[in-house]
Order: sequence, then structure tokens, then C-alpha cells
Amino acid sequence: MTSETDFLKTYKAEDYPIVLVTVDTVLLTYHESELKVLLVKRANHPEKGKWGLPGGFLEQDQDKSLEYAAKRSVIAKTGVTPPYIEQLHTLGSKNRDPRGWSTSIVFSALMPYAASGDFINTVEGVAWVALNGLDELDLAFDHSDSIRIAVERYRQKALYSFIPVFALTQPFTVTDLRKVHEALIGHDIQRKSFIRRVEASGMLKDTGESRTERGRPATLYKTAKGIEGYRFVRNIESE
Amino acid sequence: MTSETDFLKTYKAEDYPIVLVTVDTVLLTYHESELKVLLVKRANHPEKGKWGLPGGFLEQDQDKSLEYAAKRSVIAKTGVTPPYIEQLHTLGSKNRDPRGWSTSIVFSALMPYAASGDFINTVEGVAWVALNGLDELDLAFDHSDSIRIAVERYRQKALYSFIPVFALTQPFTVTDLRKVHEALIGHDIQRKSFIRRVEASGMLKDTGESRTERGRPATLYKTAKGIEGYRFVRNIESE
DNA sequence: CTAATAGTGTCTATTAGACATTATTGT
DNA sequence: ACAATAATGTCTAATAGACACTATTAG
Repeated sequence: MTSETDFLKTYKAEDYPIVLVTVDTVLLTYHESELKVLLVKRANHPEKGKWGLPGGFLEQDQDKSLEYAAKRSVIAKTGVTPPYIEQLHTLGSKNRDPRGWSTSIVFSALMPYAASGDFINTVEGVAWVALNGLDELDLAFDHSDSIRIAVERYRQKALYSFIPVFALTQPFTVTDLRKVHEALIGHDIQRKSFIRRVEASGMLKDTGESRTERGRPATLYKTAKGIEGYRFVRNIESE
Repeated sequence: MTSETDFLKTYKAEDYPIVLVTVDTVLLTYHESELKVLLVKRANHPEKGKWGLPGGFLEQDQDKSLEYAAKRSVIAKTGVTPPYIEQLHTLGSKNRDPRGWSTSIVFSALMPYAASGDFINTVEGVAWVALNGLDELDLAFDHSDSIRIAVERYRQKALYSFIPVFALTQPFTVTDLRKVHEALIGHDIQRKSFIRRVEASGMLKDTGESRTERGRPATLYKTAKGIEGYRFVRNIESE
């Protein structure tokens, strides 16, 4: 019988089967009345030249957690720093990558368009792409599946939370936020119903400022602490 | 410039960093008025002798998907065949396993106690353990985190769906199902409210049979197709 | 003044909680 | 009859949808 210490002395990682481990991130935002996802043009094989999600191999040395790896690879590939990141799901199979058994831990987040910097549009090979135009793009690997899953998850959250607020620059108007919810849900929401939820939740603070574009000025709000954990007990109509 | 074919010819998986990839499964059931999780006693290092979730290394040859690997390893370690399995989350970090960078894709499912077979109690090293008694057990790795996350997820689902029905043997009574919901939510639910939901959803079919234990016989129900996708628009009270 | 957008009033419909009442069994 | 459990009746409270109405700005 060996002790755990003895066991570790004789253990060699190379004796175990090798699985490719990558992390990918679905970053979504709302800009010019559209939901958009951040994509990069693949510089290397496989699937070179196709657009795909920012991500890459897990780096054993520098990455101490999966989340760190996801953030690092997004910054490395796009220059964009996501304000937070959460786990979406994990894909993996024998055939999804020609190099062998491969698994990808997929993260997702919403972020304000402005936080990605205006330079984004000038960088070759990095772009915010409208979800509506995605069908025409032949994305790398199974990345379009991950995007679909992320959007579906945020659609659900739009029904019972204010999570979509993370796609906006602060401060924002109630209409701004409602538009993001509408884009996710796929249909209009009653203004009255939406404002009632803003008031009932107490999760949006009136800044006292207002913004005028056309018509009556709109009150500007910012998020209160804990908004990410707030859930309504009743959903908004989903169809 | 090389083609993708050329690239694959010269590609060697061994040149890439090795990450340990395991799958683990949180199987929950409801038995004798308690929620229980299926655990196994670890036969090998590391953490030998501790109780932990059934799971194991991804086997490149036999496993063609993550889900398959999870099911295979549950059956191998426990003899129990889970009727379905879904992805919960993925844990990974540099330090969670002394053998090196390690990641575990965690699956979860609810299943009827009876489906695990009565032999379960006679097998050394495999047991259904009540969640209430888990604190006294020092589980391997971060398995208690995964159990906590699974229970929290099913608690949420108990608020807006009939997913907890998968912990029951069919047919079952409305009270059976309500008890599972109550165990997950942590407090009683109004019988009237619960029955209204059963009727409104149309997801539970009256079998015409009934079961008598003490008092008035209770109607036996079975699930209708699509129950796993059904969501109430309003939640049950959560505290 | 008009157009446009923000925001409110108010009625209805739905559905959960509370809790009393009735129904059906075994002993 | 009585205890135990199942199932229903019914009132109230909360909250979303519908939609008309008022408020405030630019030009």
C-alpha cells in the first residue's frame, strides 16, 4: 500500500491521454439598436480565415483558473477587457477538432459597447457582428452553437431580471434598458409594465440627471449594488 | 503558407500542455423524506478513502462525447444507470488536484430511488447519502461545491417548473411531488397552490388509479411529454 | 402649434397565499 | 365515530397587459 505522497512521486501526467483544452468567450453588447457579438478572424489553422469566438488554449503556466484563462485570451485576441465573465457551458467531443479529442469551456458576458473602445472598428480581424447577420457567416467549429446558447440564456434572464443592463453604458434611460430587453426577448414590452418593475425592484437609482434626444427628457439611472442577484417572481410575457 | 492538411500532418498533441480532464456527476434522489446524493468511496489516490462524486478520467478511445463519458463513469463506479444527464458546470484550476492542472466537467441529474436498484445498499463503497448529513463527511476535492451548486439549481427549478418530478418513481401522487419541491425549497408549499399548478400546466396526467396509505386515497399521476420544458410564468414563494 | 418621446392613471386578468370546508379512506 | 390524509371553495393580494392620457422638450 502506497501513501498519497508516494503515489504523487511516481505519477506522470504524460502517461494519461491528452485532451485539448481551450476556453472561448461569447461577449455580447447592444449597439445601434442591435445585439452584437465580438468575433475574431482566425489567424491560424485549423479553420484559418473563418470568424470565431475569441479564445485559445489553456496556458498551464500563466492561468491559475479557467476564468482567468478566458479573460486573458479575450484581451490577447481582441484588446477588449470584459468587465466580468461567467461560465456558460462546456463543449467537447472526439470530432469537433481535427487535432483530436477537444473540449472548450465557454464563458459569456454582456458589456457596454463603449467599454470596448472606439479603436475596435479599426482593428483588422476583430469586430462586433450583429446577431441578425450571423447566418451569412460560416463560423469556426461549433461557435455558432455557443452563441445561440448564450443568447437563449440572456433571453431567459431578460424575462425575470435586469441582467441585460450590463450591455449598457451608465447612466442609461429606462427606454435604453427596455430596448435591450426587447431585442433579447424578440418583441415589445409595455412601457408601463417595465417602469413598474424598475420602481418595484429598487435596483435602479435615479441620478437626478436627464438626457434629451427628441421629445421629453428622459431620466438617467444607474444600477444599485446587487442588481445581478435580483429576480422578479413573475416573468415578463415571453411571446 | 501551409494548408490545413499540411498543418495537421505536422501537428503533435504532445507538444501542447497537458491538462487532466475528468467528468463527475451529481446524482440526486428523494427517498424516505430526504434528498440524497449518490457517493462513492475513492479506491485510489489522491484522496483515497474519502467519499466523492462518481466520475473519472475522460477516456479518449471509448468516449465520443462528454455526456457519454459521464454516464459511462457513473455506471462503472456505481452500477447505477442514470436515466438522463445534463451539464451543471465546469471546475478547473492549477491547484485543485496535486497531479497538476485539472478540470472537471460536472453533470447532474435527478432520478427515482428505485431505479438505482435495491442492491445499491449492499454494495460496499457506494451509497445514497442524505444532504443533511453531508457536513460531517469530508468529501474529496471540491465535490461538496458541485453538490451545493446542483442543489441550488434544482431549488430554482422547483420554483418555476416540475423538474423535481424526475426524482420520483412513476406513478406518483401530488403530495409526493410537493414533498420533493418542499425539500428543495426548504419550506412548505400551500397544497391548494400546488394543485392549481398541476392543473394549469397540463403536464401531469391522471392515471385513473389511486393509492391509499392513510386517509383518503390519493390520485396517481404520470408525467406528460414535454414536462422538462414547461415553465410557469410566476414562481412559487421562495422564502 | 406640432411631432416626438417620457412617463402616469386605471381597468382587467391572472395567479399565488391563506385558510376554512368537504371528501374518502382504515380502524 | 374518529383520525388521517386528499381535494376543493373562496377571499385577498400582487403584479403584468392594455391602452388612454398627461408632461416636457425641440423646432
